[in-house]
Amino acid sequence: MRRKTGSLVPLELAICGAALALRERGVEPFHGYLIAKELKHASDAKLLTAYGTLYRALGRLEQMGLMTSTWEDPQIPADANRPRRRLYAITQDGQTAVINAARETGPAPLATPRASES
Amino acid sequence: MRRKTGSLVPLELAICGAALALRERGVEPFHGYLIAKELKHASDAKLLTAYGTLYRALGRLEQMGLMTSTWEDPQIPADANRPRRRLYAITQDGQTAVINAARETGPAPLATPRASES
DNA sequence: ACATAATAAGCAGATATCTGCATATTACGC
DNA sequence: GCGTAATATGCAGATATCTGCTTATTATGT
Repeated sequence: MRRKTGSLVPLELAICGAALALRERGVEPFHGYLIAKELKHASDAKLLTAYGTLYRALGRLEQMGLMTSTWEDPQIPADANRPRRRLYAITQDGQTAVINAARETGPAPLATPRASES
Repeated sequence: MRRKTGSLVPLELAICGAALALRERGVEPFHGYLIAKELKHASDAKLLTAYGTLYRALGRLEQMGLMTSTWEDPQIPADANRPRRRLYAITQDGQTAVINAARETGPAPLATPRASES
């Protein structure tokens, strides 16, 4: 849907938000499926209807340098008896992007800005 | 559906048949999903509507000693970028069971009996 | 203001395996 | 011959990720 250059679409923003939320709960790195569950619990539920959309968004975020991903050691899913996961982590640029987006979209009243020397 | 002790239900029989067919084409060992595709191509299509049923049948066959299974090396699915497979092979007992079942169910006109010293 | 070009989102299905719960089917004893 | 107990089957969904194709939405140029 033709993004405004340099900006993030709502889903991408929601993913980054969920990533940050998960990290605060000590969950890092995280995998796509987990993000999906996170988005369902959050009010962002409407943002995710199909998994394909989510994974493509994750791919974009990685390509933009806002996320990094690595595949977990194949032995782990083998032992845990489940499909392998691709593990994502938000980068510094990713965090900055979320903050910038929040500032432009609208003021987040309860936010605790860390870089507020403007 | 309460099996006649010592006999095989149609699906189990079809699985063993498919296993034998695959082996003749040099495909051994094979995995459950492949058996499913094989059954779809064969006229046994009606025997398989749900995957759960297939995997449970494979589990029974293994428990009966008619099949053996091993998980493939986790590195392989990781490289091939797909879920890991459980690899099955039909045992000697399995082959015998198919032959016996064929004899009891009805004569297979085109069969080439290997142990025909009766 | 409006058409167009770009692209995100949705839908569907592939790849593999497994589980719980409800239903259908059958063998066997009486 | 018939009821019951045993169990195979079906249905639905979990676990993870990905791709092709269509549709919707938006930013931008005119």
